[in-house]
Amino acid sequence: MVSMKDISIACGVSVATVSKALNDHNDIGSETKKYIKKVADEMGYLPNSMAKALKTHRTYNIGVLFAEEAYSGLTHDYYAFVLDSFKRTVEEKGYDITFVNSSKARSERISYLEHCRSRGFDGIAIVCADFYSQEIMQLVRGNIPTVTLDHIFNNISAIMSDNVQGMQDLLTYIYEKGHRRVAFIHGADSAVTQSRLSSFYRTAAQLKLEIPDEYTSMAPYRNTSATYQETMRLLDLKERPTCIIYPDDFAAFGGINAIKERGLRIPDDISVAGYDGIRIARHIEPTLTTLAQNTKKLGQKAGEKLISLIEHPKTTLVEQIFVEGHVYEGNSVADINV
Amino acid sequence: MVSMKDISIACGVSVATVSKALNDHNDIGSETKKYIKKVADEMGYLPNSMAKALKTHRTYNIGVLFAEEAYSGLTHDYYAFVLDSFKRTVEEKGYDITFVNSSKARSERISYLEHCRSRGFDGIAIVCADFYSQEIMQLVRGNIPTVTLDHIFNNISAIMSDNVQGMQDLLTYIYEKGHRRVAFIHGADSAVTQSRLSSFYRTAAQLKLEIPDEYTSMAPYRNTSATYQETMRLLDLKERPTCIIYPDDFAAFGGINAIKERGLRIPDDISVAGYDGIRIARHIEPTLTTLAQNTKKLGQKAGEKLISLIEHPKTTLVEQIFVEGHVYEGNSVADINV
DNA sequence: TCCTTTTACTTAATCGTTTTCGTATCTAAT
DNA sequence: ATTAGATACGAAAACGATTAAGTAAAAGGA
Repeated sequence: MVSMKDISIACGVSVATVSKALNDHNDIGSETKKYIKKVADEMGYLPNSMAKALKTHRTYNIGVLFAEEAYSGLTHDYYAFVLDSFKRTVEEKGYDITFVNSSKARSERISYLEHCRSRGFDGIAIVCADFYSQEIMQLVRGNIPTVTLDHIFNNISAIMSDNVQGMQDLLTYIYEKGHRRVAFIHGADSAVTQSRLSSFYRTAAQLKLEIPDEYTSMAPYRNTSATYQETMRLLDLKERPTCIIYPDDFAAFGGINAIKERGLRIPDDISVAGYDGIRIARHIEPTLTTLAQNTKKLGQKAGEKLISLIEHPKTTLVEQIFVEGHVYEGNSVADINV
Repeated sequence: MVSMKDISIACGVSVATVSKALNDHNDIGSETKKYIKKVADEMGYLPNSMAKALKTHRTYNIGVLFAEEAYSGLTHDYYAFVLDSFKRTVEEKGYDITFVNSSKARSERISYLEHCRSRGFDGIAIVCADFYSQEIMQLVRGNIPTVTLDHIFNNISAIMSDNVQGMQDLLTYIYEKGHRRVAFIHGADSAVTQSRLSSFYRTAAQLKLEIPDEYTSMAPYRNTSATYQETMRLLDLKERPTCIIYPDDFAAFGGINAIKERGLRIPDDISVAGYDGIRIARHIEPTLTTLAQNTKKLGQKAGEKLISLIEHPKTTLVEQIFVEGHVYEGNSVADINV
């Protein structure tokens, strides 16, 4: 690896001059600067990012936290798309991304925060994690510029998929298709679930929809057997719903299986809707009507916000940014208007 | 951030002594060592990884390359699972992973290799990329320990999903279910496609299966409309196949839609099989019979091999490691034995 | 007892940058 | 002619670690 020293020798100047020339400082003669740049180029010079970071306390590296728990983050369409968009956004601005973890085999296990400090990340994006764990609490209090996805901490910027608006849009869409008996199998308790559930009830009230108690129940996210069970239960009701909203698209398929097993057709006999907008759902018959979250915008906003926090800490305000999705109209919700 | 210097002052020893104590060198008194470690702990010392890397030329950071092209890598089940497993494996051994890219906004665009050199990655995993591009060629010639996934370069270790064995197993399974007219809609030309296709023909020959020319055709990976078209074509043949193998699970749904549209039932009227083993395919009726690639093992082997190349460059041999998958038995392939 | 080892540290150089002061030369102003 | 102000560059310290080489004290051997 050729260093600034090598260039300084080749050019017959000091390494200070080389550094200034390559970084476009203004106390350098334009001739010298041009010459040094040319030589650096010819010699194949590349800045040593560690040395640079050591001096400047800026790594141009962003830590991304994906929970370690059983196959969750990376392999989840929603998070993967958000990460993909986030990655593009920050890389465009010269930042790299590294996964935050707490392994560090060489000594004892270290915490997330310790890992981030040790690596000197300029900022952190907490995309998918157990937001209620001690370690995450410690991390967000660590005074490193941070954004979180879909979770609000005090004094930390958050990028939120607008679940309130989303559920309202979805339910309203279903209502406008003529449905008056709508069930909602919601996910396990979490901030996200709370938003969707309360929005479901509020919107229903506004629409003067009556929601019997039996019409809402819980099935963990992405769990098809739970939605299968719950769907069977709903189908057995005297007053069966005309449309069922599922916790998420993946889980919806558990319900769809139950419905088909009963010999019912979608959407002719009963309608279903999902939440997320995973790709595959648009390619399977019936194509799933769902609230497609705007993962691209979520990732992009998160990246932009984080970089702004890093580069202009004084003037960037901490805020929650809500990103709206849109109803993706598949053919799983029938129009039953007379 | 507390540094070794701070500790050395607090302990009244030199920073060299601190360094040795914390790194368990043996020319340190056991009392002193214990004391220094205790103080370091109390002061919340964390090693500065940049400084360490600068001196030791080891970053404990691995570069992972995912192609930048339109929504491919991260959001693809197969690669996401492999990456997830890879990540777990290397993090367990104290390595972090950072995505390789070629953006670097602050000067001109730099190549992948330049990025890796600049960041000082200890090793590189090329998971998903255009293996025939100049930039990748340059990267693998860059003399950084490297493993590639599903592609063989001269003198570079490769972790390969065993497509030959996989297709043989899949076709044999289908054969044993009684099928004698099997069509294969294969993916676009690539090393992977070649392996599967030639294995398909070879296995067919061994099984004395006749494969009419019209039974094989191309549809790009993950493209449901292409498989829809091709499936329609196959269904229109005088001698229609009894089973169709698709390029991948995702694309299979295009074919399944075509079949359902024709009013045919799976597997009663016609059987289908996929390739990959994406999760969702196990949760949709009919559950898809497919060759499930062993993504966990692929990622793990890749991680282990790479670390071995990094830590024991002399004694680690460059090799291709083939990882076998297994036939996941859904209910999309009928048993038509009499 | 004297010399050699061993033990336990310290000194100082180094990794590759950045950046603060200098300082020498040149220009312009008085 | 003298001085003030730019301009262009260099010297050296610093970032936070590692490590080779040196040294003083303690231990061991004859």
